[in-house]
Amino acid sequence: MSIKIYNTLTRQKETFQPIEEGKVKMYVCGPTVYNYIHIGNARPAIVFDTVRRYFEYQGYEVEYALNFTDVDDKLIKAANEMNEEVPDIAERFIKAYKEDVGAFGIREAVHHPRVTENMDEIIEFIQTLVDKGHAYESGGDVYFRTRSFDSYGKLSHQSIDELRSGARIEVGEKKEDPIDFTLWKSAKDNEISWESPWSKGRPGWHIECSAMAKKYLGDTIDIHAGGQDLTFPHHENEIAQSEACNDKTFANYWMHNGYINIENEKMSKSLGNFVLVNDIIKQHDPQVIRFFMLTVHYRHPINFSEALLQGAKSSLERIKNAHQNLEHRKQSSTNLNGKDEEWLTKLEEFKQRFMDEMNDDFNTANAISVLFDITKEANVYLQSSHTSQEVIEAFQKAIVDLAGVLGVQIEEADELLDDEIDALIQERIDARKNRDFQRADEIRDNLKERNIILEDTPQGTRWKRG
RNA sequence: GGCGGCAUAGCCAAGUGGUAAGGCCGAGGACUGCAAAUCCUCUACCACCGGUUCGAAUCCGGUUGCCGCCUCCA
Repeated sequence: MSIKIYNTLTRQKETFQPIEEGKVKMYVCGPTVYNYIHIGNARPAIVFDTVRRYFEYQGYEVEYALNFTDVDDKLIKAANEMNEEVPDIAERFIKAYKEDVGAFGIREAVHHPRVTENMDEIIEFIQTLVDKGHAYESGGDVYFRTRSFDSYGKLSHQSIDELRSGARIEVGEKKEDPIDFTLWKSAKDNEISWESPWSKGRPGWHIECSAMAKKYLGDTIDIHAGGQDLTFPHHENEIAQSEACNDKTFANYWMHNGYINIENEKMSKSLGNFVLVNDIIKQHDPQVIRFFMLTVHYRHPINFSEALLQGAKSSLERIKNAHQNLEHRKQSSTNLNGKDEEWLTKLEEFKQRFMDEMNDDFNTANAISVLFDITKEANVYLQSSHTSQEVIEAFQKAIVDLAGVLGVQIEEADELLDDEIDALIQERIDARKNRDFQRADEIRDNLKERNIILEDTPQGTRWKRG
């Protein structure tokens, strides 16, 4: 059984072959930390965290790197506007990033390299390119000589000449060719800067990832990932730099996630429809948002709207309900009997289907549909008069484990009920026995206002949080 | 202009040659004191026009519409 990945480089699904047996070296382009992240930034974070989790579920060790770009033009601009220092802003938004992303259950990367902490490696990288004739210094800046890299354009499937017509030279740039791009940028007055052989300055936008991927993961990595928009120019340029520098394939598989629209419109500043993660998680359970993101294939565009989120919430609740239904039935369950074996076999088949779907380029939408099938079967099982503890627990484990592969948490921390609430529930049970339904309903309504939902079942009354 | 993507039920969304997964919403039924949860039942001329094929949502050609990248961007 193998995992197939759609590789942007070849434009087809390929069977994943790790460089090193049992290991995945994965680099994901992280945020430029000059602001709070928006929901569009959250998609690659969620998607590739899920990819990582699945590889681990399949027994791989994943060396996952996600960088923080903590110095660049946008940060300098933000620093000027906020009248703060670049490092302070970077620090603040790295912290904010980790908090936002943590709410979605995204795990910390193995490496979180920052540009400013890898300046020596970046400068060394550029120097190698200069030495090899792939880059040149010009008035304190250093540019990559794009034409010196033969296969430039192989990722975005464009020829240099086609790209060149769209390229342009900014005022003050001293390029040999419009398609050349910046590796090192000399600082203007008072800008944050580092010493280098060419000038006091800072790295260009693309070089950091090449240098840091090399340092932390090696010359050739298994998977390089990011948002679709990074394909060109960012990843194209990374390939050029890295392969020109190392004379080796930079990454074997390139993965790109699709965009997010807001209420059917592109998220943009001019439309004023930017959705910040920090805001949205105050209105919606982050787990619902994560689940929602995974109901669509990662390469497809996804629309983000209030109604869709509500739908996702209901969907996820169905799975959670099943888990609770199972939990509630545990105590009245007995030992395994003959027919139960069939259910256990069925569960194994579901797990296999789940894996088959994930193996097919991480088809989380279909994997989730398997989760619903398990949910359905669990509820059907609970209809039978006799249930076994073993089967119930197997159902629960399947639901929790597979949802867990998607990073979705099904079990919620159970808080103990207050004595007072406990007493009310007991009072209602007594009232119902006495057929005092008015009082019973009163108690139920009362508890509902406190977000405690009561459900009467053949096995007795149970409750859950709303 | 170059490169690419998408068009499937009221909504969301899989499916890439054998006569349409799943979810949400809605309707009816069962269960319940009533609810809730759950179960059962019901809802698709797969954008359009040609072609290939025994057979196409799926392949090929064309048409229409929407979108992305080519400039900072997840």
